[in-house]
Amino acid sequence: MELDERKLKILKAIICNYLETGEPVGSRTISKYTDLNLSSATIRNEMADLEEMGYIVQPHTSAGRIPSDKGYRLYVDSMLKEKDAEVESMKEILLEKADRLETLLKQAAKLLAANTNYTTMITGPQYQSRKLKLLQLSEVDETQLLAVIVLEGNLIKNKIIRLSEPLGKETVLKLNILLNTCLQGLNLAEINLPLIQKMKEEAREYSMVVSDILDAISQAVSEDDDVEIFTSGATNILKYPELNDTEKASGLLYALEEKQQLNELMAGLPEKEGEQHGIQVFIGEETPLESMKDCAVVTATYRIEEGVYGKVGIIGPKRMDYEKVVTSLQSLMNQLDGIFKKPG
Amino acid sequence: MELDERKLKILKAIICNYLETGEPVGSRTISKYTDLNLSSATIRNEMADLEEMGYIVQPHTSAGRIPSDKGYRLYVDSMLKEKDAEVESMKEILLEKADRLETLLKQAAKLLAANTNYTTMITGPQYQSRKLKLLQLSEVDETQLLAVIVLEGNLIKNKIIRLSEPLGKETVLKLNILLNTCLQGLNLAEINLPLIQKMKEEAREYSMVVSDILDAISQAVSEDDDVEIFTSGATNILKYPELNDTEKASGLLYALEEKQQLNELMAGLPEKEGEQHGIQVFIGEETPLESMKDCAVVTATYRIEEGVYGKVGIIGPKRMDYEKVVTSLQSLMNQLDGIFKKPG
DNA sequence: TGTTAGCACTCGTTTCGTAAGAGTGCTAAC
DNA sequence: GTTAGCACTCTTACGAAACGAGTGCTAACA
Repeated sequence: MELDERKLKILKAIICNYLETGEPVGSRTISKYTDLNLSSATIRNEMADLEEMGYIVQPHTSAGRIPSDKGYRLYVDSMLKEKDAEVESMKEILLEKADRLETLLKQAAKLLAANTNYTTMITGPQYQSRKLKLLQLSEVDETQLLAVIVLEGNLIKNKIIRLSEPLGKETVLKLNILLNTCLQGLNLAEINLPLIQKMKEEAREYSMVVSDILDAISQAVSEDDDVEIFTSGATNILKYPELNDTEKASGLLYALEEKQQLNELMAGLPEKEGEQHGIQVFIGEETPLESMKDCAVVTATYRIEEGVYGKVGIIGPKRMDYEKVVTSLQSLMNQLDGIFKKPG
Repeated sequence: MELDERKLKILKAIICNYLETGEPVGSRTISKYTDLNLSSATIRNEMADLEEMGYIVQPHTSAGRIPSDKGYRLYVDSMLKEKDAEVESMKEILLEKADRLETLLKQAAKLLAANTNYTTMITGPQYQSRKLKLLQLSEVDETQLLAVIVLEGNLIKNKIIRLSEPLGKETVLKLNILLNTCLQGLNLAEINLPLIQKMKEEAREYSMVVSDILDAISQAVSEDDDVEIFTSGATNILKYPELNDTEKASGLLYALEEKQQLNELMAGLPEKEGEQHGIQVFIGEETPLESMKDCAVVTATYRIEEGVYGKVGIIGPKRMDYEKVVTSLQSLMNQLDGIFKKPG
């Protein structure tokens, strides 16, 4: 059977209506709702076809139809095609007070959640390929050394290193110079064994400390990778009756609180190149997480530069307002791109 | 009417039973449950008295009784008296990886939530009276200065300061020395106008920068005060049927997510001196937050030193296991106290 | 006088059957 | 190919009845 013009129109009408109401939609509704001027009986026939083709399903006999995952998919795909250019900008609250990446990301998540009424999540950029911009050691007291690590994009990490014996101001100064001359401009992958050897040699009796410091750096740079994810609007999911059921909501909220799963989800996404910030839509079973199998997830990628990127995701009911979500995401992506490119 | 021995025993039996089951408890249950060897009829008479006195209520005629807020209060008070000494230590996972306060607090909240099966929240210590331990300026690039501020208790803050013109290594070094000699060991309140004037004079042509830096310090130290609160186990509240209702849960979860209200709640608590880490229990309407009026909240205070303290709170159903909660809290408090006293 | 057995009564909960309503599928007519 | 009509299905709402848990009261008992 073929999906002709009319069937498509009816399908879209069904989906649109369902997006609004959340109720199964019947033939009579469509008969009036569209400008096709067809009777409900005709619609019924077409609907039977659409069901056979798998685009819609009946929750039970004698209920209206609701879109299947396949139906949503078709709708989303056709919509994404249309949504190429038209992107109006979100309010520019983002730039205010955004000198810490963390704050920026939190604000972005919040803004997006407030804007869409869904749940949002956003990950910090992947660090692996960030370059070291500055390394600063300071003696806090006799037994503690503070390492401040500044990465490209003004990402600041702190790490306390415990000393077995005091170093003295001069040594700290020397180490600072040594470390900065050797490491500045490199990313984690570029700090290799030969380099480390060379540094240890130069540090002489302090080679142990150098080891400790390098450990601290790699820890500081990578340790938080599994918690650098911010969510907002978690309670929004309770607004949608189809998700507002203890079991489902509980699982989802738990996932949102724990973040571990989210991270795997986000990490698992490919860095999709592309026109539209790699916007991807997962519907129902397509979703990588069990707890989201009654939801839809829309993700996008923002990028800072080659190989440095982060993800933004929106979680909502399957009947989410895809159009709005995509537009909002694109707008946010553009802004983030802009911000990251500005101050560097 | 007087609350004699027997009435008290019956009341406690009612509360204990209700804590376990969450169901209204009837006279027959008590008659068997206790070792009083009284018939259900006698119990009924006593229960009628207890109800008249306001310690228990009937959700509806011909249902068992449940404790009123007043009943819980009595129970909690009498329990707190008993719980003076016996505190066994919680697992000492806390010390691991705890070189950042944030991590420590998050872990504490998590641990406590996992331990009690309730929702927990914990605030960072109040900063106002923390002393400056170290101040470190570094030039990130020509237009940006990084200020790292280390406060007592190894609390590290970063702040980027934008420069109108480059300073040069030497100047930065000078400023570093100036700032540290002037400010080290002081707390925010002690940085007063005369001192600032003196510093500006010494800094000569860079007095503007000094201003900016001082601003940055006071910002960095105080800005996050309203978000430094960590929660864990939010979804635990869904485990208790009496809270598992969309309206109630939604309000609570929202409060937990937004944190603003929590902060006000925690901030509003007096710094209660005392034996038991100032453990306070709020039951039902006593709770300062509307969204928690069907809950009980137990809070405690940990202290770092005179005037520097933070709060921990546990939120659960009114029928929470107060005994366990109090014990867990005390144990955690002891640990936190210990940790803060150790490394200084 | 305090305790207890017994009983009528209340009220929430469960169960069941019925009725209403929405929507379908099929058939026959246009 | 389209439509009107109708029988059928299935969910939901509603109410009555049965049930059960628990109470309050009274009268009897130690």
